[in-house]
Amino acid sequence: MRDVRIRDTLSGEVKLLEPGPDGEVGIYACGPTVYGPIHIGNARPFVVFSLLRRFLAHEGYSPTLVINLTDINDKIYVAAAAAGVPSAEHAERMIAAYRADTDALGLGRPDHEPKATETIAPIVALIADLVASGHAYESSGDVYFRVRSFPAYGQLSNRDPEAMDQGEEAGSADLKEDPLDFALWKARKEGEDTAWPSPWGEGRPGWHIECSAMAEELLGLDFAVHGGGSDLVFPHHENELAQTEAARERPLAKIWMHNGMVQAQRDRGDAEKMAKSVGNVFLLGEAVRAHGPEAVVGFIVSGHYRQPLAFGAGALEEAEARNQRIREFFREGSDPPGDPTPAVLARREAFLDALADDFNTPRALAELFGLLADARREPLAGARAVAAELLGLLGLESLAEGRGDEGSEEAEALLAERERARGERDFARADEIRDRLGELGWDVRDTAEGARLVRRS
RNA sequence: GGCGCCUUGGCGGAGUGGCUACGCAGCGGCCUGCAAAGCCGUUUACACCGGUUCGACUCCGGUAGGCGCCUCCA
Repeated sequence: MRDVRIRDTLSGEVKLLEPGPDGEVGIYACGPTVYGPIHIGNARPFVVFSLLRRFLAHEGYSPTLVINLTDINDKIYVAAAAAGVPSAEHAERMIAAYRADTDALGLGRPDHEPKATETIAPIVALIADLVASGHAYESSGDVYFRVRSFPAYGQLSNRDPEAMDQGEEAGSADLKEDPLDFALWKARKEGEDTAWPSPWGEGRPGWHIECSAMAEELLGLDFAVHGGGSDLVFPHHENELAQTEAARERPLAKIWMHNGMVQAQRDRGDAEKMAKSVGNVFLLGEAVRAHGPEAVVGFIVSGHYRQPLAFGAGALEEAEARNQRIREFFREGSDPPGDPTPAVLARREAFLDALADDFNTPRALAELFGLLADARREPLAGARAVAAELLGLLGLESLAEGRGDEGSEEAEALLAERERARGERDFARADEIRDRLGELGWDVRDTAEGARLVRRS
């Protein structure tokens, strides 16, 4: 179990990840609001935190990954109305789509995927505690968090409350004591088809409180890592932190870990965040269908999680090309018998150290390619076994499995015919057959051991 | 306007006070009947201007450009 360090947004420092008594590491990452299908940008935290969990398990920790689903939200009401279905039904449809899209990545499911709609009781209880302790107040059926009652407000996003723009949510200005205050509970409004009872009347939870409640329900307080996209630092995580600490007088999480945005890139130096509101999205489901899950995962691990990642024309093709090089390694040759050589073990260590050092997947990937290059120059015991192990930590284990190169009867017959032609030095005929195989989806490789069919990627 | 981040070779993308990142693409060579795969080599990379230093792409200051958040947002 090596020490793992992660950059903490709150302190601005790279901090040692501190596991609980039995190596427990609670990780809570904010998932999507389920009003539409998710895009590549939304997939990034899913991939990053899923892989972080894998790595921690590999190192002997006992990680628990929670990725929530926000299924109560204004946008869901709007989208449901547009689709002409009840909002609960629309949310369920989008949850199904999200599960299908992320399942296709082949990274497994998080340990828990709580929904706001299934956490109402803890949410109401948490709000009640905040009201009782004076950190929140009721106003015409709404409940607001009293930001001024929490002096540390602004610490996560490094903002001075006094200097905030204090943008107003339409209609709530009159109900708040202070423009900074934000809603914990919203009274039911005209046209909203979901509502729950509460001490303040029928209504629904605000956005931020659900995460405070779900995280505490599943991971307790002061758990190891709370994460999500960097666009959530403010106000979402700032507010979560304030609510929980105000109510419990204990930290919510030890480390706040934020991934950078995927940027839609038109030209070099001309990029912007991929977002539905900008209309520059590339849907995850589309990407997986067109390029395969390995291309998407490979694209995401090609950059450090904290940096913006440029999604330009050809990004997925490049990831595929990179993956292809890895597949080739497993397709050709085999490891000599014996324990892994020192060179192989050194690459393995460097790979794992890179992940332990603020989860540096591109550095790890570079070590993996180094291992492959070493082993191609001269066969090294353990190279393939270790490479396969490391690929698993990047979510790319399928690259080690090869993909069926057994040709059909027709293809094998053509290959044999080509071999006869070559034997007779009838190369025109041989090349003709090779072209025919190409049309059938096969590449031909003439190796020292004879001609072989290889499935075209 | 406020806060934070960034600017690396054709492209993506790590990293370091002095030593090859890595990958993709291109080019040359080896191998091959020709290819493919692989190997070898390759295009004097670190926005600009100052400063610190024996030495800076790496530290400090400034300039220019870009990104994120400040409103729903992964």
